[in-house]
Amino acid sequence: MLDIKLIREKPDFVKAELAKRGVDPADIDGVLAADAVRRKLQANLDEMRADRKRRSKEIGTLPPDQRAAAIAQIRQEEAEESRASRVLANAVEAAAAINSSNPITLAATQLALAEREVERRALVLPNIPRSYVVVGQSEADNRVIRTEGTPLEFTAFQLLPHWELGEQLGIIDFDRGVKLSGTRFYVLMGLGARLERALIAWMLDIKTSEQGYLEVIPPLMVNTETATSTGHLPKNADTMYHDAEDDFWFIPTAEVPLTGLYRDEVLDESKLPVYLTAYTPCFRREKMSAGRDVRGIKRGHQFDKVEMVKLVKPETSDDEFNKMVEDAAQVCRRLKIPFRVVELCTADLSFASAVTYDLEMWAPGCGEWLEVSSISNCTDFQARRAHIRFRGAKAGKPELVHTLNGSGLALPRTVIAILENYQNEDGSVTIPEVLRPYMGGLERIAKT
RNA sequence: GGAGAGGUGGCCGAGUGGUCGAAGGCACCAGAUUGCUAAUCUGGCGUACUGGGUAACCGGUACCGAGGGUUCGAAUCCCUCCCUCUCCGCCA
Repeated sequence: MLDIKLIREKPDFVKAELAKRGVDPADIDGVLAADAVRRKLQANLDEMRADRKRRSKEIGTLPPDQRAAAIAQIRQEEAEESRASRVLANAVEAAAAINSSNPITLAATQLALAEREVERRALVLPNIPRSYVVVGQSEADNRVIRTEGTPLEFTAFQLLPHWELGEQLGIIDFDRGVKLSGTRFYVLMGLGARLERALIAWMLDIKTSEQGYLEVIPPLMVNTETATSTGHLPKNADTMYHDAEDDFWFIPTAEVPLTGLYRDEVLDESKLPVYLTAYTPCFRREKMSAGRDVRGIKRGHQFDKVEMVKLVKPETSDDEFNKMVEDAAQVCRRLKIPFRVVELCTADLSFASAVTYDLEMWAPGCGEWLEVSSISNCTDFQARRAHIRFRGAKAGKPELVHTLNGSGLALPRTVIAILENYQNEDGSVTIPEVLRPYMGGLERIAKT
């Protein structure tokens, strides 16, 4: 969420910044108008309460035998005010929402409705991009920053896509995945499953032993507050699986529980930065992408991912962001698979992000660059929703942290890249050296 | 799922209808002092919204798990819900 004070004080700035991401300036005006109403109701209510407080205090100081008369007089006054304040506050909605004729209760309900309206409008505004992010109209305007390794294109033999390799090797079973669950589900079998497990263990070892992340196994289902704090709700509700009975949301990424871990907390400055990593399955409805990437394991309703999350001090978030990009790149590099770093333009940023770099591995079999990681600096956008703050050593007000997240990496696409880059003419696949210790020393996956 | 206990400030913990934003302690900050890697003393120290001021700051309101109710007045009484703990049941 954006700072409502920023919207109020610099509406033109906010409009210009969000216009870069395609937000209608009228949406900002809508927030402003709702906020103005809210403030007016707040002032009115404060006055009513101050009045009541003053009178009640007076009664408290009165000798008992004089109280009855004072109370009677207040009742009289309130009976008259009740009618007046109803008209004044135009509390039609409030009166309908609750069953009360108490003017203060009505005014408070009216204020609560106004607050909800401000929130409803503010919660759907995306983050303001970092000033240096390229303004673009679509993903076509994303910029490739650099490429590492040489993409394999021509070989002596016909390069196969992973869905053919996987099926031939008996390590990916598409038909049975569909039988078990439906379209966009598949089953990893034998060395396919083993390869995925090896990747998870290897990546987590790098994160925890070399890059300083704390390993976490979080819940895979979270409540509405948690999903709202990362920005996934309310706007992207239709892309998540939801259990209506108990109101659980299946996480679309471990970013949600990891970022939410310290929700509603004030951290000691000395604890920052916090580095977290987790391997989790991720669940996505993929409604938006129906018809896209239907072949293979590139885009399923469930996939595994190793995620990185950082909570940092604001002044360090740009550096921490660069470090996180490097942390993810390191994994690609060690697998010896060609990859490129792409800076997303304003049109392609995710809702909560102020700047995002994608890492894409080359997949020679299907002939495309696969997004295996997306690293974002969400600045204080999520922290404000989640109320994650820190207190400095020199006693000051708690300040919002900056949150960052990135994949380290997404597993199925990494598997695709391995299968397609390491395939041999006989249909076997060589196992990347770094993974062999995690696969019992095995060097090749071959047909059995 | 059943029974009981409980949820108070960054943390611990008093407070059962009025002057309580809330004792006390810890932590933290500032100052004082001490022949010494710390103790002691003094003072300060919640958050949100909001009005005023360039500002340090001053004022108003709210917040004692959440939401309702009773009352002139609620941390305190009543109702509903959530969560934690203990015991029982069930179970990987």
